[in-house]
Amino acid sequence: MITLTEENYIKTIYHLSTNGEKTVNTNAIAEVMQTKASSVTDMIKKLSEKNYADYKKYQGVTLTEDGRRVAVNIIRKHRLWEVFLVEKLNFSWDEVHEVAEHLEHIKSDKLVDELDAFLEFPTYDPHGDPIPDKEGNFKPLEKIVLAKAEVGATYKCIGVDDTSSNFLKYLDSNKIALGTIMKVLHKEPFDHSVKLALEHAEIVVSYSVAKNLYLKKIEG
Amino acid sequence: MITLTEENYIKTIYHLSTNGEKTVNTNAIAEVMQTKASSVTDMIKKLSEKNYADYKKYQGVTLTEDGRRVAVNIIRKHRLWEVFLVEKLNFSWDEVHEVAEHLEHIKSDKLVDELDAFLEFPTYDPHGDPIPDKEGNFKPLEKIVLAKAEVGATYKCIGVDDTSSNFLKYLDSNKIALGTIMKVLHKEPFDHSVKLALEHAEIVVSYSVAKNLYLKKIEG
DNA sequence: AAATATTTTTAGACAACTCTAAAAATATTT
DNA sequence: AAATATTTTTAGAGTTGTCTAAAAATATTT
Ligand SMILES: [Mn+2]
Ligand SMILES: [Mn+2]
Ligand SMILES: [Mn+2]
Ligand SMILES: [Mn+2]
Repeated sequence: MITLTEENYIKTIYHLSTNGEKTVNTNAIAEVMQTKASSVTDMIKKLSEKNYADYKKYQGVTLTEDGRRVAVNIIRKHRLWEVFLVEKLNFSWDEVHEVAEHLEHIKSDKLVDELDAFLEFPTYDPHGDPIPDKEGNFKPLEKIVLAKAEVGATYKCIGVDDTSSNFLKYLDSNKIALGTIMKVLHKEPFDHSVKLALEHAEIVVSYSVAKNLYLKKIEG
Repeated sequence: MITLTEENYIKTIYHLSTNGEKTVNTNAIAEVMQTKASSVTDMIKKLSEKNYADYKKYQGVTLTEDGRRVAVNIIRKHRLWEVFLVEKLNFSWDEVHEVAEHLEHIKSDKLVDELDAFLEFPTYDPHGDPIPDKEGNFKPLEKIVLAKAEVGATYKCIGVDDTSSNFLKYLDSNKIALGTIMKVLHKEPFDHSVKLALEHAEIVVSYSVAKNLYLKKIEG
């Protein structure tokens, strides 16, 4: 039996290690999970005993194959529920994360597979992140961050890095959403701000914003 | 903050007391919750301290107004999720209970209200039980149990008492589902079994079955 | 009304997860 | 390479919810 808390730790380790490979250190986990390093150490030991993680004292953790399997499955569920909330229940993309954080722990293979089918097997969630299939396979997106986009080229918004409510609300108020088309007009060397042409307006966004917006090149 | 375990106890007390009024004794709760009487005593004390229940040592519990409010809200969520699973995700009525037992604890008013709207405000769940509205109001069904139905009259199946997987599978295999129309042909005085005319067959069901099937009179 | 049986509560302990404070290991500076 | 700073682990304790065994209260029989 795997507990809800163990699942959350495994997912965090997976995210911090960019695919479960890189070793992750205690403090990083503690910060993301809003807990103390000593609690993390305890849990890492437990995950190690249960064979979800490899751990050597003072050397950080990596996930085992089992651990990665668990992580990908939770991420699959999290992202499917996010699609459900946005497409069927009128949630906006800044409202889904917290609820999905709980729904992702419901254990029923039939539930997940039927939900997947009901949503017509979506491949990306409302934040542009890929949804693993039943076997855990997914292609990582060829995301380009706005800060590194080329002047003169045209892009489509396909995701965000920061999924905080504040950032997503900022995007909404500037008429930027998933799928929004934008042309990069100018990159200011002084403060790295970026001038963009949207469909009905030209706007300037700060470097903080440019670092957090993911795009896919369309032309240029 | 109310915990998942507290919610399950409150719901159990509510169900055992037929609307939260009648006092419920420790052993009854322990049996339903698959736990020991001593654990129940501990929890009852806690619910009492938190003002969800009224409790006098050795005298059983009742729910307070607050406790009833919590219970009805969980039941609302449980039954809405059951409708979702059956109507949208191809679950059969014997598969929904276990999953709904977990989904009922997800805390998000927006989620519940949007789900309610998405399902077009259903008033009964797949087992024929009424779904409380946002304010907690619902009319108890005018259920007639098959064992007390009249010979010669015609009824529609609107629910079951026993929701065990075994019983629901038995009904499925005999082509009895919610909405099935049946005429009572004969009640055998010797063993209280009942002979029924369904659409395409005549069948005899035992007293155990007749006690667990709820009907609504259509004619006769 | 006393004896007996049943129900309920208390006492003490355990598992999961958390915390603070202190010790140990590792990393960085000088 | 020693001193200092940072990170990580251990030790000990608290909370929630559970258990067993024993004591106390209530209910049933005689
Ligand atoms: Mn979670
Ligand atoms: Mn997402
Ligand atoms: Mn439940
Ligand atoms: Mn039901």
